[in-house]
Amino acid sequence: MDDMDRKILRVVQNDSTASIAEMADAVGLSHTPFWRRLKKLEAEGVIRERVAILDAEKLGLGITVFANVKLRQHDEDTLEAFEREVAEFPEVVECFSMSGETDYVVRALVRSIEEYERLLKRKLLHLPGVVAINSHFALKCIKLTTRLPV
Amino acid sequence: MDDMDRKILRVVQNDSTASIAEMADAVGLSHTPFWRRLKKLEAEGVIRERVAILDAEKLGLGITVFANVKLRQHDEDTLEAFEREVAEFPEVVECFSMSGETDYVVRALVRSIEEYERLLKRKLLHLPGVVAINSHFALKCIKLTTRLPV
DNA sequence: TATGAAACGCCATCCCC
DNA sequence: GGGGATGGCGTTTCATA
Repeated sequence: MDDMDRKILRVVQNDSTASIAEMADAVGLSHTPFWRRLKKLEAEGVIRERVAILDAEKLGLGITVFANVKLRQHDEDTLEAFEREVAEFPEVVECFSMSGETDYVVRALVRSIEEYERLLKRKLLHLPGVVAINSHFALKCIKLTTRLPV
Repeated sequence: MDDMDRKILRVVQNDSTASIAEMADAVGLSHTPFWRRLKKLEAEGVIRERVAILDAEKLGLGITVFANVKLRQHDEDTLEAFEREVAEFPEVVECFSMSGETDYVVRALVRSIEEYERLLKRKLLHLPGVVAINSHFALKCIKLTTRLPV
């Protein structure tokens, strides 16, 4: 993982539609060594996947909600069950266990407030161990990127 | 935007390395009409971009922080300046303006707690209008996906 | 107007230097 | 790390209903 590898990562995380030849001379390498390094980074798992990023707004998913989840009990089994189940909701795009007051932060994408109410009341609140959920609605997305600072 | 388009979107947001032919018969279409629909979805901006997703851990970016930001004043100029500047930090991968107590939620990726301290004290706290920042560290990533529920 | 088939040209991939 | 060859695929055009 030298400077050239980092250069390559910056290029591919910006746009993976470009051809090998284009990306190669963007980083100042001929196509073969560039390709070899790329494959190595993929094999090592530094490059996890290549995906298309969709526009949530254009798909009608206009509402972003942050849900702060508190659990009643913190035994291994409850945590494991909660984590497994919360990850399965397609509306949940992000979930972290946290230090501090709230046990989990969940970011969910829904079409409307009513849809969130259903998600919350019928699903999230029934997840293993959940005692309380504090929901906050996003007013506006300032930044949301998949680009990591390499 | 019919069911077939949604099928296509599900496929490309899962893995954009597959060939047109593979994806086409994954959705039950021959490659030409698949290709045309794909181009249309790109032109409409429903498909925003195609990128490589990197592994933050493997790049040493092991610390995820959620920073809840409160502003002193909420005039147009202050908001606009804050939003423009916060988006420029490469460590900030996510920022939403919020309803409720906190004005902005920021998710940042750093290599260490010390690095976060520097980011917080030297940069975030000096952003336009900021009066207080409440930081919470993620203990574990349960889910983090770019796949939208289509 | 939407689909299927075929041809062309480029690019990812592999071999060797 | 670089250059060359090749097989396959994306792209385009034509044909079809």
